[in-house]
Amino acid sequence: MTADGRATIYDIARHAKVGIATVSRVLNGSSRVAEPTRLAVRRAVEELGWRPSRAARRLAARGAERPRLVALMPLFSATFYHAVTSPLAGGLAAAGIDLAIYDVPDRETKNRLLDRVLSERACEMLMLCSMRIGEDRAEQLRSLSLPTIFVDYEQPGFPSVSVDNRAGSEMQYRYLRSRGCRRIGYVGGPSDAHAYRDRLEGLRAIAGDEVPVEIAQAMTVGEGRAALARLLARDKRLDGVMCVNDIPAIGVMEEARLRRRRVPQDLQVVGFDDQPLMDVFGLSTVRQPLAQFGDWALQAIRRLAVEPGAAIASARLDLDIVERGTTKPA
Amino acid sequence: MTADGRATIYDIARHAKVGIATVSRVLNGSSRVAEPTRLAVRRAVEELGWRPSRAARRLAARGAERPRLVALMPLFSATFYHAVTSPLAGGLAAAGIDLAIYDVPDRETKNRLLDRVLSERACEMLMLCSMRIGEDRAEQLRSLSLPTIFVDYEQPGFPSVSVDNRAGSEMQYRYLRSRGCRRIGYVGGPSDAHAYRDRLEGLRAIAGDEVPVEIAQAMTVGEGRAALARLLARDKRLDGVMCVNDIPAIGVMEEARLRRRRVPQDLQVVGFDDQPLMDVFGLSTVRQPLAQFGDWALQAIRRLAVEPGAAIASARLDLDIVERGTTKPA
DNA sequence: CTGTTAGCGCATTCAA
DNA sequence: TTGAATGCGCTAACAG
Repeated sequence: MTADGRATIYDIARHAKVGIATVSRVLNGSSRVAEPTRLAVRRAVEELGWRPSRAARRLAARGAERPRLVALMPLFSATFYHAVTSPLAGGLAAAGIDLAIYDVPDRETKNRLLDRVLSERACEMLMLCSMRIGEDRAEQLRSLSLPTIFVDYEQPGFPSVSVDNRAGSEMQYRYLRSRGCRRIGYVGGPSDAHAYRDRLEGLRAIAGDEVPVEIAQAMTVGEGRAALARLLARDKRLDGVMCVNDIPAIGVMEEARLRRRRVPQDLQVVGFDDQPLMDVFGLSTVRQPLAQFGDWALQAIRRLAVEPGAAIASARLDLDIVERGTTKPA
Repeated sequence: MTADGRATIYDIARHAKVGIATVSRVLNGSSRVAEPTRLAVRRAVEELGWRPSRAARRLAARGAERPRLVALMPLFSATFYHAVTSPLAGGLAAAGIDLAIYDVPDRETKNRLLDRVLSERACEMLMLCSMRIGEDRAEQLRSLSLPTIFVDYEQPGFPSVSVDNRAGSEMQYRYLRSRGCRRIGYVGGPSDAHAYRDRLEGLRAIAGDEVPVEIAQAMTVGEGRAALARLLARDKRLDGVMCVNDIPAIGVMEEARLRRRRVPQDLQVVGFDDQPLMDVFGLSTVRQPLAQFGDWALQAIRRLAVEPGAAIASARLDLDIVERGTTKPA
């Protein structure tokens, strides 16, 4: 019996009235076991609900272990996830590094997973996407000397790759202004996402309260449509909309079409991210260099795998405007 | 020294002229270590390039282990991956089951990963998406009694959830015929994807060689455009196109527009999958119930976690046509 | 503050 | 075909 009451191989052996070696044999599919014995063992396993310990098996097996990177990321955005992961996965495999991905839907899960990963020493390197951590957690990581990198968001004291989301909003705003917009509205996102909050702050910094803001609670086309409806209710003469994300921007375009407002003649629209298919929609948007996130992470991880204490320089990648059909030409 | 030449904690201790407990202390960030001693240990760790064994640490730490599901899937399709994973991740977390996802870009990687996962006994359950295995591998899984489920594709002898891809092509074909198409072309995908091959076979089964086929080497808009160009070169009077995937179908629509062929009046188009945003494009398509893949997998895994030997019934989910604007009304 | 010692739960000889 | 004994590499008392 283990400390927490789970059965061990000794319990099984005793229960089945055999030696532990025999239990091990049936477990591993060795042929040199008499059928009645095998059955007795199987029954004991069933009855005691035994699951062999992975750690003990590996240790006893004397096998080599590959270094492992654990990545924590919110999988809510398929595009983001995919763009970052795909350059990473291949490169890590080639470098002999294991990648395990865990979904982090909310902060509670984040802390639960981190607690487990750290207490289990489940990995040699850690990658945290679209999230940050508190000072005590940071201290914990340092004292365990677990190399950790942050992707998509800055974390003081740790290497990170990110973009300046506030600057992104500024770019959207200035761009619309330069194309003649005088009454601009903003479609924001839930403020529990750091990036969305920063984008809103960037807008406030440049435009103050002059720009009406409507929040899309989810990044869906429908929310975008509803948001435009609300913006128009507040200002019928709206001539430009900037969105925190491309998807609601598509909704804005749809709603505009239904209301017979021509894009870009009557209403100009700018998205954020440049997700797949946005070129087909002809959406002008702020491009986020997601693939470069993955590339940077790959380099950082490969470096850390060789030299765990290496000082990795954080990177701040550039955003840029992609001009397409939802805004007027210069 | 381990059998394969890696350093152990004893090597570090000897090298740093301390006891192994001290090495363990600096490793785990315990404060009760004199600074010079700590430095000596750190230096020894550096010099010998030591990485402590995860297995040994976990075993010695006496911590409980949560059952783990390892999922192997090709991450090339963000949508597919996301649709299947998101219902799964939350449910598994709630059930106290760990989920680790590994990318499988090709068959070689698949076998390498499987070899490792099996030899390391890295998990209690296995989920294989969009792939199948040979008879020897199946035998290996059985002899290790590792519960394994297949998602997106059938594997004889194992529980699986899948759709009838051949029937999906039939649905596309019959649907276009019922809407008046008489000269139908097909945009297929790379045949190393089982699902794509099945879809092509389904077409052959119902239409024989009557339908011209052009292959899109990648599921991109550009490939779809090129495919339509080739189809039209073969038959100028083409009046319907069925696609193996929604994305090239978007390309087909684009190319048609550039060539002044009205959709659906001159040319009707049907996609496959019903990916996100396809409703915005108004693409008629065959809907694949991806979320149900995830739901089924979740139920199966929860069952297997309790009862590893449980007989899970395979599921064959229904496809259906989503009628939108790229085909004529009934 | 540090070293010695005793397990962790299993796979694997080696005898029987 | 089976069982007893040994050790995997580490953590955590327990002494010193």
